Amino acid sequence: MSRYSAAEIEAKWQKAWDEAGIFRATREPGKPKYYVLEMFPYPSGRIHMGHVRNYTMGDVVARYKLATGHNVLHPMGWDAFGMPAENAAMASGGHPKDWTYGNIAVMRDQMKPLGLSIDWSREFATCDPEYYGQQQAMFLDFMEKGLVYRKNAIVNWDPVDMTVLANEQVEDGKGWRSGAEVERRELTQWFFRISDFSEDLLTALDGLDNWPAKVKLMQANWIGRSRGLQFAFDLIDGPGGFDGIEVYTTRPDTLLGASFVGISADHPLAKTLEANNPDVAAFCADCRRGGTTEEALEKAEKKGMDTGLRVRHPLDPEWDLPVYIANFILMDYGTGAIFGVPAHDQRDFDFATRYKLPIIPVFTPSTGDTGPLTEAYVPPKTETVHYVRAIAGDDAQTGEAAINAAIDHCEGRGIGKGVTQYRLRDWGLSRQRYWGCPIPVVHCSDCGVVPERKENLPVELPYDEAGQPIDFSIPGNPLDRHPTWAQCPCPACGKPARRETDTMDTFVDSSWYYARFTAPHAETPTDMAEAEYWMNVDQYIGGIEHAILHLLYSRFFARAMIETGHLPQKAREPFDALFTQGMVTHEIYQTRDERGRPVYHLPEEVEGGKLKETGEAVEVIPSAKMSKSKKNVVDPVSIIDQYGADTARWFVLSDSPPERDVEWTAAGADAAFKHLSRVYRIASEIAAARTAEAAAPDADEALLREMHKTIHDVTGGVESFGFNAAIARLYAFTNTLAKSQAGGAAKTRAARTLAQLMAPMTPHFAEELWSLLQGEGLIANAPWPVADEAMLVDETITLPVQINGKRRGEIKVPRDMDKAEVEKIALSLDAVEKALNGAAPKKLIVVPGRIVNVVV
RNA sequence: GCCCAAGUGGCGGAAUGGUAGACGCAGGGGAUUCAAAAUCCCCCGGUAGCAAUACCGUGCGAGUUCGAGUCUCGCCUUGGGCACCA
Repeated sequence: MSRYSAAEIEAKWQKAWDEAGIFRATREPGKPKYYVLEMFPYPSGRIHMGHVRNYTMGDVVARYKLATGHNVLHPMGWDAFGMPAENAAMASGGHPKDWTYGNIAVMRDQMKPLGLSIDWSREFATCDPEYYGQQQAMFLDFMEKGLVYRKNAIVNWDPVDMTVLANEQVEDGKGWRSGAEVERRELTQWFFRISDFSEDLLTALDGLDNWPAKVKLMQANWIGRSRGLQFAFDLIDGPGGFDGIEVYTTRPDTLLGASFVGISADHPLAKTLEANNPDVAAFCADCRRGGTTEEALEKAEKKGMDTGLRVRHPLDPEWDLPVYIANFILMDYGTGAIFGVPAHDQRDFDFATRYKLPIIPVFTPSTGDTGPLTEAYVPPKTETVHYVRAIAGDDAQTGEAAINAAIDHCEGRGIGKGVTQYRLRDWGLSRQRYWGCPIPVVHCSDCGVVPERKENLPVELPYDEAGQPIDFSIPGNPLDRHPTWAQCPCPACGKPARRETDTMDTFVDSSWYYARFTAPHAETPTDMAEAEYWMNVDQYIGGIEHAILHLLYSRFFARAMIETGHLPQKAREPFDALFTQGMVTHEIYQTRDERGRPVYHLPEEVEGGKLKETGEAVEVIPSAKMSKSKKNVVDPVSIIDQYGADTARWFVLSDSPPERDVEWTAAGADAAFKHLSRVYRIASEIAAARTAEAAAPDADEALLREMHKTIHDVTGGVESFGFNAAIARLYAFTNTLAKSQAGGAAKTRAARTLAQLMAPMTPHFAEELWSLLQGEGLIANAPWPVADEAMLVDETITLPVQINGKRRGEIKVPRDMDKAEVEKIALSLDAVEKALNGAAPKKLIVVPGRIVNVVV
């Protein structure tokens, strides 16, 4: 009997699938379709275990759906634009294009041995001109529909490298290469009008029944709908052109607790003051230092500067308030101006304490507890509090009620109006970088901003400059400094003009690739007939880190594509079901050098807690996301060499629930391999002894009952992403099969079923068993086994008996015995009689088929 | 700082509000073997006990319930996201 040899088996069956062309997706009207998509990878150069996990999960779904009679679309492509390619070119020369396509070739070669059921004929990379040219065509359509516009926005500016920095290139407020203090600068940039869809993107979340609740919640919070009051404070002796400051507040009920007005350093009023006052200018410049992330702004020390200006309180003309420029107010939110209520906002409290401003309570706890405030009092809006300075409404009311009353009151007195606001900002898509999709517009001195003509698309990225490959070691945007690329005739008047040199955010590329996969080589962005058939994505799988941006942008794009005629109405929510999988983690092995700094070691360099080479003991740091810098990485390629793809697939599915992180361990991988070997051995024995004598009939019956239960549980597990539980069930069934005294026919049937249930997870292995057991055709084409309902229920069941909620015994009863009968048997148990001691039970609970509880 | 999630044996984890710890790993004992590898069998949350068994036990503290790992509230710890990383 031969042993399980993954290398032989896997190559053989991949070839067989290829030749049979079973993963090639073609439209078959009438057959139910199923579109399964995993988030496509960035071509970093090597696949990692996270990819193995992600694509294996998708493959399980795809193969299961194939077996249940669906026409499956399971494509793969590359999210190929982005900064790493440019960084690589800067660091070690070469060209982003060569780097990227080289990486794609390597990764494709590494991915294919995994045996994924992918239709490779649909593969594309977002950096293919064929793809980004269609993206440009769509951009022009979006422009025509008014879905795109230009405005000023703030970027991270490195004053030494003279370049715009990405957030990740800002470390502690300094540029990653130059180390210079980063400044915030304004540039004119392109925006998608995603905020026009705020309400729709929010309310449509309710219909996404097969999305994780937490993703929907995160998106809802991100969109951030709020109801509030917008009104103006009158300025007393303001500079020319300014007679008021428009503010937005979600807490108008606290207006009588206002003690200052704050404006952003980028507020028009601040800019006017700055022009005439060097101190203000210095303070504003200070506010503009540091990164642009929300986190950086929130964590920065809260600072303000008194402008000397005063505003009048709208409810009391005698009352005036100071106006501060403050570094924590964002021009992008609301109106770029706020009023501060120190008694009921911690940030305002800190600010008021620092600048010795009054702290005026508006409400106090309804418990009457009114000591002096040492911190802001911020109860939930749903809590009833006692208003001591109410604008409107009762003295005792909830914040919610008070807010509504305050809005009504102010509107009635002509002070501003109630408005619904969204936190969601428009999507800035301009990037001052080379390796992205060029924005297809032209700047003409006569005509202004003019869209490029569609027949001139794609606007391709230049490969050379002045006959030489582009030099990426020079700071700045290569498109901007290119001697000829930007020169072009104006599409409107024909005079010499200049191309836009900004490229698109890579999130644009990934916002519609799912639609392109339905017709990857169409000469328009999509082919409506194909999109109509294949959309929507039935199951989308990817990392939780994309919960907000990528998924929100994709939802916006689907809507915009419908408006521009590139997708059918039904694709408004493009992903019917979403699954977010966890990461693959590994322990970190660390020693220290002579100066006490950590030195990391690869897992293969360590054995038994010691370095193989020197015997030095390593410190083991608990599992963390695999990362090159910590060296806690396991290379899928070497795992496949060692054990085969099926072992790797089996392990990443078996060890943890898919939505959680899985820790890669050598012992676990070893165990997975041993298990496959064991199943192979068991199946071989069964195949060799097929004519064995018939066994006792109840042994056959018991095995087949167990088989049907396993079919039921595994099917349920696969459908609900309970892969680890499904695999546990398969382990248990393997144990049953190994010990079974059933006859050859029953065992063969059970073993074939086992192979089928394993097929989505370990497809090559399952094909081999199938052929060993003389199954018909390819297991990949075999219909999924169906559990016989009658075999799932046992005639006799065991009921636990509790006394006061604690298990004290059990009884065996027929499945459908009636309640009274069960009660009688339960009460006659020794333990129960002893506990009752002659008395009647206080209460007797019988949950049919589940439990008996006696309360004494 | 803000938003979100997760915490169960030595470890990964299982458990429609109904027998906590399925299944796997590690560990211990045994069989087989000249020996080893491989394989097979048994044990395996803690405390007490020869045992039957009893008590404790799902991050911590309260609560709802006949019954809570599961529901509610408050805390602690860890992880993810925060708009130019993908």
